[in-house]
Amino acid sequence: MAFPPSGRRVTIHDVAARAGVSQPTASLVLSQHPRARVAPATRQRVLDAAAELCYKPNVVAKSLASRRSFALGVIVPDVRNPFVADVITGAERVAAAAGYAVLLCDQSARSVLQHLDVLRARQIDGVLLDAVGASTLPDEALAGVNVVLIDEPSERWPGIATDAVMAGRLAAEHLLELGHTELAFIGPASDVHAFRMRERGFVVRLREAGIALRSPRLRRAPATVAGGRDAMRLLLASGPRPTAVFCANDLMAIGALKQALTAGMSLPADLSVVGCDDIELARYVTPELTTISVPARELGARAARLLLQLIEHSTKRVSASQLLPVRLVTRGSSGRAPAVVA
Amino acid sequence: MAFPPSGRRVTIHDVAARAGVSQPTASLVLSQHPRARVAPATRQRVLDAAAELCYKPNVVAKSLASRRSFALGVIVPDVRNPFVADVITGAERVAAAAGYAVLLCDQSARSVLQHLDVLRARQIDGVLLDAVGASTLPDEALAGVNVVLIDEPSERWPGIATDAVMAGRLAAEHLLELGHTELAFIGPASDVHAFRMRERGFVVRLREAGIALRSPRLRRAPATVAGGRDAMRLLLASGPRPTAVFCANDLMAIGALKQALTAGMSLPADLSVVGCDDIELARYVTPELTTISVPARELGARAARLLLQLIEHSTKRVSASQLLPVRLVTRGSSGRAPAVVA
DNA sequence: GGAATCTCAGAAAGGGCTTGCCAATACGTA
DNA sequence: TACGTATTGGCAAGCCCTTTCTGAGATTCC
Repeated sequence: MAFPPSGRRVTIHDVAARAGVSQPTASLVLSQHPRARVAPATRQRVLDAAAELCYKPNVVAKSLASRRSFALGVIVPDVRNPFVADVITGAERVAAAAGYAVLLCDQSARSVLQHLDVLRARQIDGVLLDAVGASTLPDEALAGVNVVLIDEPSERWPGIATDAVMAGRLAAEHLLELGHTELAFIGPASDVHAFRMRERGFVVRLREAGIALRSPRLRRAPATVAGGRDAMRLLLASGPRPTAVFCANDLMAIGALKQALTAGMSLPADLSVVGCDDIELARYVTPELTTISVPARELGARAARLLLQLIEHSTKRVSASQLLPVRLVTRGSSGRAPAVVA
Repeated sequence: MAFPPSGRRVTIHDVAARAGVSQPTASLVLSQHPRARVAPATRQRVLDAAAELCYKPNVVAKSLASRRSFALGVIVPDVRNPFVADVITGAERVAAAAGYAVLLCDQSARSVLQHLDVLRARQIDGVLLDAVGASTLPDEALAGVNVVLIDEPSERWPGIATDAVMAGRLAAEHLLELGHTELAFIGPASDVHAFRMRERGFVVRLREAGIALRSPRLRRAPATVAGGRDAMRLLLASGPRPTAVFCANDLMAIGALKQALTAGMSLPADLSVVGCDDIELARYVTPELTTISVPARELGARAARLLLQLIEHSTKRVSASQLLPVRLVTRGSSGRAPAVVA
């Protein structure tokens, strides 16, 4: 006969009273591991009482007493980035399934350091750092916190990353196979590891093919659509035009693509554009964007799982950081190099 | 001389000891309103001690004692929806500025009811419900919680919404002005108020112009790109084709637009498509999407502000739910009706 | 049958903070 | 000088749990 909370909230005291046991015993039954030293009959009485009273433990009190918050912090550069939103979704599902809440920490609301302070004050059980430049943080910023880095390998902390170098290589190989020799790269000048590695993979693979990528064809811009647009404008304005461009992420690629169209180019006849991430939007631009697909949700989910392991088994050094595979998705924005190079 | 936490965490006890006052007095200074009954000199000593020890209050303990969590829950249908991400961003910034943390609750991780249970167990101070069908929730689900509904007006709870009816009207007027008479609507069959009102505004405005919108031209589909695509396919397959379509949100509109192009139509010559929301993506499809711009971030920010008011001033009935204005953004996907109607 | 061993549940001590109430001191006034 | 009133700050209780320790009773063993 479950009845609604009448007046005061139901506490574990009420449950204990109704079950005729002491409060600590009720606590033992209700929260401790099943192997708790409580007689089966007693246990059942407590469970029944809890059910009848609709007992819901007060997580705050539980946190204070156990020094755990059953919450994870997720620090991200920007929720509005579709890739990031995917990562969050993956992480939140895993967290929720394990009974953890997710505290969203957007860099646009507070700095990473501030967020870490706030999270620490809340006795957070663990923190996921998604491409927020963890390598630039002072050591003590993360001291005493369970941390898993996303897409940002480090020897200091465990992490889950995608094979960013391979992403760059795949893009390079794809464009080389299409016969391109006049290539360019657009990427941010950021500390974000994944971006740097994508660039490296691309540049190295081209070098292996005997193509050197240098300054005017290696453009820096913010990792946004606007950034990609501006970079492409400059790229088209300066010197001989490339026939193919690889962008560090899809947002930039979309900006670049739109700018090329605006400039009157025809894609992919005059120019091939390849992005990276495979956000949903990539399929909805015209021409559809060829890109390197990165398992964003899986990334978030795995990171959360790893973090939970760290927390619950207090595993010191978890298996070396994992690397998730990426793959090329060919769509309309890339095609054979123009027959004649100007 | 601020020094790093040595061993044990610094508690308010340590601060009190160093300042030579009792612990409750330190608490009074550190957390109470400035008008606290403490002599200025004492106050200063406590503040100095706190600074020297780098005292950071334990939010969990504070929550337990004060029965407040200094956290807001934000329940959303899907973070990956760019409109939703914008709302969250707006809300999080306001929350962070006021010292509140944000618990992200995605419907894909748990049901709304489950999320509410979890939040309640965490003594959440308030909850933002963004278009998750609050009207269908049982009354007791939200009992005893501070709630602000986003884009979902209700007499039961305060809320912030956009002028959805006006959004529909604007779309209708725009298309009527362009000379269209063969119109269609694509929207979800959901409980979400904003979608229903957009539809109503559109339908009513057309009726005022003497145009009745009926079944084959009033299509239901999920509020996603895929939904819009499928609905458009059916729309084009059944009976005489419309010359203009209004979709309940941009994602659907983009799906519809892509499908029309796939079907060999030319936009906007053969067909005008109008969306609603003005997500960033709307500018990156080809042709660029004409849409009704909705101030998503502002929506989130205002909702958060209203919620904080409810919490901090325990205002019972806040000023009647606010309605934010919307506006038409004309882009390439809409144009004059074809001269000859088949 | 008595001592050694288990099993189970209760008592007590927190976890770090807030807050209502009261005592002390200071001050003003008659 | 005696008394009333502010002004301050301390005391203790409490928020709701967890967890260690302890002891009573049941069980086993020689």
